[in-house]
Amino acid sequence: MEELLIKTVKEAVKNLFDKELDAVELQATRKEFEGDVTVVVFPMLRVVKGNPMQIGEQIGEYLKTNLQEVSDFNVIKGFLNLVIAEDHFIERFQIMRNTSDFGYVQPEAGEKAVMVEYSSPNTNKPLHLGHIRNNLLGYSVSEILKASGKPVYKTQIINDRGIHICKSMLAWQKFGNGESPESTGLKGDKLVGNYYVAFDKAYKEEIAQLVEEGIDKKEAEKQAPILLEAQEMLRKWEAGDEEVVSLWKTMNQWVYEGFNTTYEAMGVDFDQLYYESDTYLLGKDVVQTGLEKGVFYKKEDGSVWIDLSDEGLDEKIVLRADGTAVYMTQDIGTAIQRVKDNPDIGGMVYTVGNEQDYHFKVLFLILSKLGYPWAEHLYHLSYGMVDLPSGKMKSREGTVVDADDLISEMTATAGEISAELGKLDGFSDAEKQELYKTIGLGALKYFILKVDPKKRILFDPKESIDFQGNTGPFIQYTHARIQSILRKADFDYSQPVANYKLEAKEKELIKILDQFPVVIQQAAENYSPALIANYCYDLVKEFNSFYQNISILGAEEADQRIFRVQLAEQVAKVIANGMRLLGIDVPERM
RNA sequence: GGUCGAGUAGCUCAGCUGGAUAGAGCAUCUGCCUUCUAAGCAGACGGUCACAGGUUCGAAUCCUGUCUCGAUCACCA
Repeated sequence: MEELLIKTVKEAVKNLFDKELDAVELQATRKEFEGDVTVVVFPMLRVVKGNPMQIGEQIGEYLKTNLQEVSDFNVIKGFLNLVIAEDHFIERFQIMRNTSDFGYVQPEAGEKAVMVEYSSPNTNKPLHLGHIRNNLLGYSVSEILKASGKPVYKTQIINDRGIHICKSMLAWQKFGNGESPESTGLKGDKLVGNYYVAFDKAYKEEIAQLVEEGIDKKEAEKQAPILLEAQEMLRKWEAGDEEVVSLWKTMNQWVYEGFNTTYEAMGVDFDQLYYESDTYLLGKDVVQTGLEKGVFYKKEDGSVWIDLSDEGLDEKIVLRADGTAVYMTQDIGTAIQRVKDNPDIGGMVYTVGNEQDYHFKVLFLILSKLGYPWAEHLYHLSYGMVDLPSGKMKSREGTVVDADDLISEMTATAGEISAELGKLDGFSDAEKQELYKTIGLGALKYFILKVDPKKRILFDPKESIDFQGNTGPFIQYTHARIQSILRKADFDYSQPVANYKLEAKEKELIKILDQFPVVIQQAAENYSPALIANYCYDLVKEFNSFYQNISILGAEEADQRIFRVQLAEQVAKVIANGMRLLGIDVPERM
């Protein structure tokens, strides 16, 4: 439709004024004016001299005569508002009704895949609200990319090695008395996290002790015996010390079991897992190749660097003087490994907080300089931190909003509200629990995903997440309402109605529904679930207005009843498919 | 100090590839459940779009500068 209008407007200008337009600006007509599509006349003034009102009138007249789709027009200032014939909307509606998973695009044969990395936690502490944002974003962007027509691999790199896990291990050895998830009934990640905190406590005490003995604070932080012990443990781990490795395996396993419970609760999943313990040595040979190619250079002490000052960045180390890998080395190696494992990969998305913006800028530049074709399609899905009113969340200081706790609180709140409203007659207890979880998670996920990823989120635990207004439950509720109508519609509404006269709100709904495919593509291009969330809200808001003002099952004419049920059904489908892209389920009743 | 990001109603956010009178939700206030689920609908109130210049027929949107907040600039990850 848009293309047709643009083409015909150009044609009009050509015929009327003998001028060529290279672009035509269209926009949806504002609600307060009559019309569906608006042609903005102002930009044409550069080519066509004259009064915008008159030019608008002339083009409008041309369109009305030459296009049956344009049934009328009006000009206000420099805006040419076109009224589109009703048949067009009816036709659009029939098309979407006959398209399964309307808006979703199937990948074409040979379409390059995208690998999306998200979550990638350290294995020394439980997941918190920051991880929730990461997981929801990564999962949702994966689903959006899939729906936009790209094959997607979901992955994460699990940071299972390093000083952090050694700290938990050491504290467990010292203070643990052989505790296990079984013996304590604690989730494995929680148990290990407790020892991370215990380490930090002991560490701080030792520092205080040393300072009291007259040692400089900085020095004390380096010399505290427990820290030296943890470092020694890391060396043993790298040397393959049997006892250390065995403990490492055990404690990591506890954490994985805990994580899996949380992932399941969040409803996220992965296609492939990478473990840092497998990949941390990768990349060294690439550095060697890069040296030969002249991408990197070696300093006197033997360390290897890349000079990015031409790009406005600094020099960056890619290999230590002692030949060991830094984070960057590893990331270079892992990226290459992933493409080796999945040759159909054409690009990657890294879901990592904005504190690592610089790191990824450098990483992508390096991979590009090394000449990998897929390096041109790397994207850092950078998101703002989730902060508390008191400031940053810090695991060591216990100022975190725990992921599991938050999910169960949301579920409980959903339960309280549902009980108050009392609409769940006939639900078993298990069904109720399932529904509470759906609603609670819906509220949480929507709350986080509706915000532009790059903005930081301030989360106040004292102010609970809303269940009214622009929220997940509101959207879920609308879906449930429609399902109720579909259950009650005891007539055949499968066939399209002919010669239907649209109500304004019906037309408006069709217009919004028709945007769904475009919105999916935009969300994919911008890696932004927020666009999907806002779209769903707009759709639902419009539907509720329709629902509240126009009777569906009680309509006078049979055709009206049929058409309106069909419309409601289509709205429900789009709600469900939109929310699915956010990882949010929609209930049949609530 | 350099770089990157953010700043829109009391609060939480849309709008940002320049277009009409800057939109929602929450909160506050008015109405609406004998009619399809009131987690809803209809309405009221609420704005120096951080500030100052500039480009343009037109700027919340683009450019420059300033301010505030956050991040980052380690042989840490």
